[in-house]
Amino acid sequence: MEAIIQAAAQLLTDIGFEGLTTARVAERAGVSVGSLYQYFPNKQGLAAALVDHHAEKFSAAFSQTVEASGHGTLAETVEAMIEVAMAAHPQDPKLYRALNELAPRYRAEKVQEVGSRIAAIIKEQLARHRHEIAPDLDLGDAAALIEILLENVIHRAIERHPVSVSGERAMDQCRRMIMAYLTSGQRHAA
Amino acid sequence: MEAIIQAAAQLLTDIGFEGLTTARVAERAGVSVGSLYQYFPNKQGLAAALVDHHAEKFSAAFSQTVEASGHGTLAETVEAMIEVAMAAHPQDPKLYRALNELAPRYRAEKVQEVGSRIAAIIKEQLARHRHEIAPDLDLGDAAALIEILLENVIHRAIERHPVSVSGERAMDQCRRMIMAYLTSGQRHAA
Amino acid sequence: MEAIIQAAAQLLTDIGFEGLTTARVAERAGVSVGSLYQYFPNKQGLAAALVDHHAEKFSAAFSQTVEASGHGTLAETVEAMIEVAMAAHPQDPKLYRALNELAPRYRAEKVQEVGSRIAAIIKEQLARHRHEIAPDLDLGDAAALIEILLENVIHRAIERHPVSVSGERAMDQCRRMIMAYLTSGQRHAA
Amino acid sequence: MEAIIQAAAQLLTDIGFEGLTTARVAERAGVSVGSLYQYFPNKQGLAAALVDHHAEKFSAAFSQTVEASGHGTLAETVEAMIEVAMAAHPQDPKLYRALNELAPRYRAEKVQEVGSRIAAIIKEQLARHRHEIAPDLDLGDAAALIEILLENVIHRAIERHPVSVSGERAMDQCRRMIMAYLTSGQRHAA
DNA sequence: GATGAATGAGTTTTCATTCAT
DNA sequence: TATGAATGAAAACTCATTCAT
Repeated sequence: MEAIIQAAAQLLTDIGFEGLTTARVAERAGVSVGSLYQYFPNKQGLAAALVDHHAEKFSAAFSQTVEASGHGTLAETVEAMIEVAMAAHPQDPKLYRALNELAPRYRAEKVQEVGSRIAAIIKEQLARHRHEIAPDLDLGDAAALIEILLENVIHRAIERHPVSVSGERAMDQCRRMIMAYLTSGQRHAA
Repeated sequence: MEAIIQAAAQLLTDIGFEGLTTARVAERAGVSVGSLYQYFPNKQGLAAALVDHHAEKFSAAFSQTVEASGHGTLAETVEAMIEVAMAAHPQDPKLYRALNELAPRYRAEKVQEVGSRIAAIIKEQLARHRHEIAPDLDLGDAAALIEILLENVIHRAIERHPVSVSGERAMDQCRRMIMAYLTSGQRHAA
Repeated sequence: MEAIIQAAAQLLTDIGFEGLTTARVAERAGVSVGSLYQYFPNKQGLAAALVDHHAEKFSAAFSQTVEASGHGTLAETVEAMIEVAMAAHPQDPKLYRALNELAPRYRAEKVQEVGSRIAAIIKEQLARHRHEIAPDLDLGDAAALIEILLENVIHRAIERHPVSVSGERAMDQCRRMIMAYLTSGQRHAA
Repeated sequence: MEAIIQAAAQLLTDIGFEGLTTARVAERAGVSVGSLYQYFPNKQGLAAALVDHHAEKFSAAFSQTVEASGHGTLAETVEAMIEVAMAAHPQDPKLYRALNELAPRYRAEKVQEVGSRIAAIIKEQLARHRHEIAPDLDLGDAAALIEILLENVIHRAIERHPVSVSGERAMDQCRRMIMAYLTSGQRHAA
């Protein structure tokens, strides 16, 4: 039931993972607990479905937008990736936080899978600009690093962590770091 | 009681946070539940103490080693920071994961505080090499970004996430990214 | 659940309030603890329901009988009130005692409310015989005093307190006191 | 230890019987729990001592004052008894309430004993005025009834029960009832 | 004697899950 | 298929009491 997942997400936003009980989810969804168990094998299953739902949502948004906007220069592509990554995350910090609590616990593989997907998309984009990128740079490594950076700069921003460069500046710095990394030669190796 | 924290860490490693009950911690520590509650106000308090313990351990290791090794070039300093960050994390993935589950839930402020501390240390080191760094780069922003990158590249490595550049290569890339970022000029701005 | 209240009353009679645990009540009622908590918010709620149950029972018995038998002389009416007050109390001293322990703790308002109700009924009866009562006597004051006297003479009788006039004599004296009070003039004022 | 009983009484006043733990009593008394158990066999013993302490205090105050002031008329004697009964009760409603919770639970016999003592004193006083009292009245019965009335009118007043005649009026009515009872002949018998 | 850390049985309460209707 | 009352294992936490120092 779609409604059940919606209800779970709402409750996650409203009261967090602590108070998320099957009874409350069912009530909010307007069905009985019994019905909930008709659609999900157990609470873990519900949590997994919820994580999957949002992971897919993010993944789809990211891939669509990045692929759609993929015609400009390398700089423009990087810019686009940063923007869509920001936009595609749940903007409500409470929901974001709760999902981050759920995800590694109930759906570690999914998290990895989506991470891989995002990295693959980034790699594809980088490949389209191979000539602008330092030739000795492995695109897989680069994509991985960029994915990590993107995800976690955004994480900090959403959590309003004091150690973060906020808003616009954060994105500027992020872009700068990525561009410098992609275009610099080997000269800095130890 | 030191023994209780040790027991809690052990259980965290062995069975994860799910099964962490006050009774089990007390049993493992060889004391009674009552004694546990004599030293910690409640379960949260125990979790917080556990998080603090490891956070302090990491923070101390990082600051000591970085400050001790602070005499070389910028590249050497960055190298040192990467190495110590890697070395100072709990190497057991299970314990690492469990602490990462506990930390934001029971000790969000501590997490932020330690993050700030690490960033401050990084900034100090960067300041010592101001002349080697692009003059238009804000050192605070740079330190924040480096801290995020370091923490999460290591996170991925410990979690054996497929989207990560493992071991040596990861560190190479990380260093490359940081060095490129620090030494490149503005030319890449959009 | 009616059965749960019955079980609680039984346990109160058998083992007193000290050993009254939710688990035991549930067991005695033949249901699970979970069911108990489906019907009562917590232990206090159960205690309150129990007190209310008996308070209402007493209140109803008193008001019905007194109002039904309200046709005789003042002396007969007083007689009736004494008799019904005696008859309507829980006759098992253990239950009576336990309820008296519970009532002020968990349902002070209810106790007062029922007291007020009884007093109001008494006042009504007195009003019906206004001409037989000393004209300078405030009927509200008189009803209050009579209610206190009735309740506590019965209390002593049930508790088998040595300072009490037992059984028939107690009632005789009680009636005598009430009648003397109601019909005497002011002459005794200090 | 006198200090322990004082501490228990204070805690009873401050936080009620619910939160009265041996540890808190010991702390408030400035001794260790161990010492508490040196002077009292267990918690019940402490409670019993506390009840006894206050019961004796009341009993002594009542008997002394009544016996001291026993020279006037019957009306004056009754007046004196009412006054001293009021004055000798713990005036803090919280302490009064808490003691009333403790007394029947831990010291039923003491309660009865003190009741008997008070009744005996009253009877003695009545005997001194035998000629003013209806000759067919049993002085034991009369003392018992008066004791009940006194105790519970005061009880209501302290509890601020709505069914009570407050302050001065309460005492006036009480006196009137007692005097009417003592001096009226049999004529009111049913 | 005095101390107070240690004990652990016992309480209340929650909540995922089942199953008769 | 949907319901939701019933279940009961499990958890957190308390506190009277002991006893080694």
